[in-house]
Amino acid sequence: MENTPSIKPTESELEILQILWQLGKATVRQVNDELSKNREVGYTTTLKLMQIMHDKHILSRTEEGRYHLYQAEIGEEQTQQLLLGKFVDATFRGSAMKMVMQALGNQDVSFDELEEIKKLIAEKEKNLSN
Amino acid sequence: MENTPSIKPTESELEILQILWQLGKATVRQVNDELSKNREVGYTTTLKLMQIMHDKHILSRTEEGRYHLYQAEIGEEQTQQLLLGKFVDATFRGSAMKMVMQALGNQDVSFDELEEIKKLIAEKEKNLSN
DNA sequence: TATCTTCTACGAAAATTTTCGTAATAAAAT
DNA sequence: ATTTTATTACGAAAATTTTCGTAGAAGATA
Repeated sequence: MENTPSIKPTESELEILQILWQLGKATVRQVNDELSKNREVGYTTTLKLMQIMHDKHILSRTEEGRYHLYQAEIGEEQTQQLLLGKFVDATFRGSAMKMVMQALGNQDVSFDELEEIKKLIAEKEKNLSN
Repeated sequence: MENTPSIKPTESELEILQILWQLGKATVRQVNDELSKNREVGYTTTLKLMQIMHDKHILSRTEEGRYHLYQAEIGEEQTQQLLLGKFVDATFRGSAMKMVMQALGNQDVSFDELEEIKKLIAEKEKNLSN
C-alpha cells in the first residue's frame, strides 16, 4: 500500500524516486548508476540522500545480505498529484486550465494522445452533465 | 519586448514575478503588501530579493522620485513555458500527455474550460493532418 | 531646525539542500 | 591469512536560498 506524501520531495529526492518507481527495489549502487547516466554524482552522495529519505520515511529498506534494498514508500501518482497542485498554484496562479492549454499548445503531444485526451474530456463532460 | 528566462527563478522569485506580472510596475512596498496577504514576510526580505532579481536582470527598475519602480524583465508565458518543461521532465519523466491527463482527471476544470480545450485540440489535429 | 517616517544598500546570519571525505565493517579474491 | 574491494554510517563542508538587522539618505511633520 503506497503512502501519500506529506511534504514535497526535493529535486534530488525526486530524481531518486523516479528511478525507484521504475525499478521497484534497488540498491544504492543501482540508483547511483542510473543517476550517473545523466550527470556526474558521487556514490556517497547518492547513499547519503537515500539515507536521509529513509529517515524521512520516503523510502523503506530491507537488508539483503550485506547491502540494502531500497523501495519508494510514497506512490508515484500521489506524489505527482501533490507536485502538480503546487506547481499549478505557483506557476499558473492555480489555473490548471491555463497550464493544460500551454502544455497542449507547446509541449510534444501526438495525434493518438490527443485522441485519448478527447476521450477523457468526453467522459468528464458526461459526468458533469449529470 | 519581454525576454525569455535563461535559468529557473527560485520559488520566492516566482512569487514576486507573479505579483509584478499582475501589477505591471510596482514598488517594493506594494509587492511586500501583496506577499503579506499570504504569509508573513519582512520588508527588507522582499527588498533584498528584488535587488537580487535586479542584479540577475530578472527585474528592471526606474527611479521614480525617491523610490524605485520595478518591472518583470522576463515574460510570464515564456517563464511558464520554461518551468512547465522542466516540471514535466522532473515529475512526469517528460510525458506532457501523462501530466495533462492527471490534470484533467484531478484538478478543477469547468465545463466551459473543457470546451475550450476541445477547440484547441481540434485546431491541433487539423494542423497535424496537413 | 529637529524629529519622525520611509526608503535603499548591504552584509551577514539562518535555513535548506547537496556533496563528499573518512572510518568501520564484511565479503571476496589472492 | 592477507589484501583488495564494496558497502554502510556519519559528520561536516559547500552551495544555494531565504531572512533580517543595521546604517545612511531623503522627505514629511512638528
